[in-house]
Amino acid sequence: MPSLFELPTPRAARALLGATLVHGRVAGTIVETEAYAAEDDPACHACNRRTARTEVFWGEGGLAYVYLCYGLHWCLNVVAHPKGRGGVVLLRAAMPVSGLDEMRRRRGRDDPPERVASGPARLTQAFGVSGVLNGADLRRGEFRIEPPVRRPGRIAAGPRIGITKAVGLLYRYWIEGHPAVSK
DNA sequence: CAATAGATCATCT
DNA sequence: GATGATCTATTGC
Repeated sequence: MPSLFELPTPRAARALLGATLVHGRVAGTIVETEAYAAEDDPACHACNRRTARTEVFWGEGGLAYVYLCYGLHWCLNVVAHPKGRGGVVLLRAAMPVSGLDEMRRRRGRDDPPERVASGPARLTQAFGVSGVLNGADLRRGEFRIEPPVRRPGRIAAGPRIGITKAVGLLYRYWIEGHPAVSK
């Protein structure tokens, strides 16, 4: 029985819906993800470019890949792929379970719960995630992901957001009808 | 309400 | 020197 983080990346992305992201006192349910495969996926940072930064794509499942986007936003990914391959899952949105005040304080604004972590960069802001957590082991510790305890609702799929390549791949997944899914 | 500009930097060419 | 897996504020209808 392979762990959640050893599934093919698109399946791992779906399996992470309904999981809980925890960082200390703050926790939330993951409601939206995207898959980025290292092979055969031109939109992926690691496609044909195995460099120092992307090395973790082929690393142990469950490790964090955190990178800076557009010079000011952090994005949080989890390494997930069958052994011998490479790929990560981008965490795009979460619904707060605890620590809502902390999230609002970090964001510096009084967002409603379903919007405070609705978007890749909002999520990292609300959860206090930045580059120093790159490479962290999300399977254990203060900063971790707990597998879903129940099946989430119906899962929808669509094209990924904000990319210019491989637009035809339906690698974005979300819990259908969930208010915290990004716009 | 929809469209767009600007912020800002690690990483790679 | 170019390039983004984004967000927000502001402008223009």
